[in-house]
Amino acid sequence: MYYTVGEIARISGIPAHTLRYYDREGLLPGVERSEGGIRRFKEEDFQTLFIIECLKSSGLSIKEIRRYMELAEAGDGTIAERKAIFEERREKLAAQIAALRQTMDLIDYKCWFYDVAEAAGTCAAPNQVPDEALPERFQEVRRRLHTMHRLAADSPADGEA
Amino acid sequence: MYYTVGEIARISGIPAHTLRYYDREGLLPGVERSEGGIRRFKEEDFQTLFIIECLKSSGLSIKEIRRYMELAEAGDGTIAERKAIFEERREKLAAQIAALRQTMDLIDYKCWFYDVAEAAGTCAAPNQVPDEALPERFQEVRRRLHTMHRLAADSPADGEA
DNA sequence: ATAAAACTTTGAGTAAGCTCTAAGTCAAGC
DNA sequence: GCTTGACTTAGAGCTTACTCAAAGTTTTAT
Repeated sequence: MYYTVGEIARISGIPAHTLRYYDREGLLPGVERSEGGIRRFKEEDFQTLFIIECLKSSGLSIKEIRRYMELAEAGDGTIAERKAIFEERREKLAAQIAALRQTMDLIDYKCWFYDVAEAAGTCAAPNQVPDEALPERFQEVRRRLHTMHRLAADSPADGEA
Repeated sequence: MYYTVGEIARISGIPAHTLRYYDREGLLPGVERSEGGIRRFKEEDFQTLFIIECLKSSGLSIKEIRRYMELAEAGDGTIAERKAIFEERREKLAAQIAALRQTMDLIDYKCWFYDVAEAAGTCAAPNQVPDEALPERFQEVRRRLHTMHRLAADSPADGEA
């Protein structure tokens, strides 16, 4: 059972243009052609696309994904190198998730900030809430909001934007 | 106490070129100028930059961040709209983190996959491990690896890449 | 007063990852 | 056999977020 590029596009949700681009860039090494030159995708290409999406969202570039595909094509002699790629991805991704969690803390704080501001009709209100009245998570955010200029100089005090 | 663009760059780690670019794009509304035209940054600009970084990593574009800064400049009348921005960011970011966690599951599976493959000298080895012998998390990944072509057609069976 | 360092601007260039156009070919249905 | 829709290619174009260059101005230090 073979699929054309359009069928794969419909099923996977990846635009046909993009699939051809991936093919051109060497991300889909196993794709055959009909006599007339039409691409013939196979079942396993769905898994390949799945892996591509995964590597992409873990931060690998198209060029680096091609490298991985070349290694996979080359067979069992490249297992160690492929393993290393995923282990590096694991670390990078863990760091990325941790960073996004910190971003989330600030976003949560700002949601709280505007909740209080909205209720009071002014952004001065949340700033007047003392640190002790905040959950630890938000205290930490306030500290981070002041960290950068602590690095710069020891200014006395100021409000919060 | 004022800072020049170079000082801010040194302290914040954001290149001076980029700071000027942000200014040009309207991301730093409060920055004054000396008589000679030199930018004079203030303490509070560190917090602004911190918010910019946060919004950026939550997926907001430069243009959308400018919109937020304009609202902040406009004062207390825009609290509801600013709140809405952060609430949307919260949802988007939660979705993004959840997606990265799924990516992480696949990466973990692949690390395990290549561990087993490396020990056996062949990629056939991990594929022979039955689902029941895997932790639930990896069973789930294997299911996902097969989902896309289930959508496509009900093919009988095949190996795993 | 003057040299050097750091600042200013406009506008062009870069990189990644698509995304589209044009001109043409293939294949399935009637 | 012909129409129609989907496929092919090369190559140009797009978007985002910088990043840099060139030419000139301001500030700081001596």
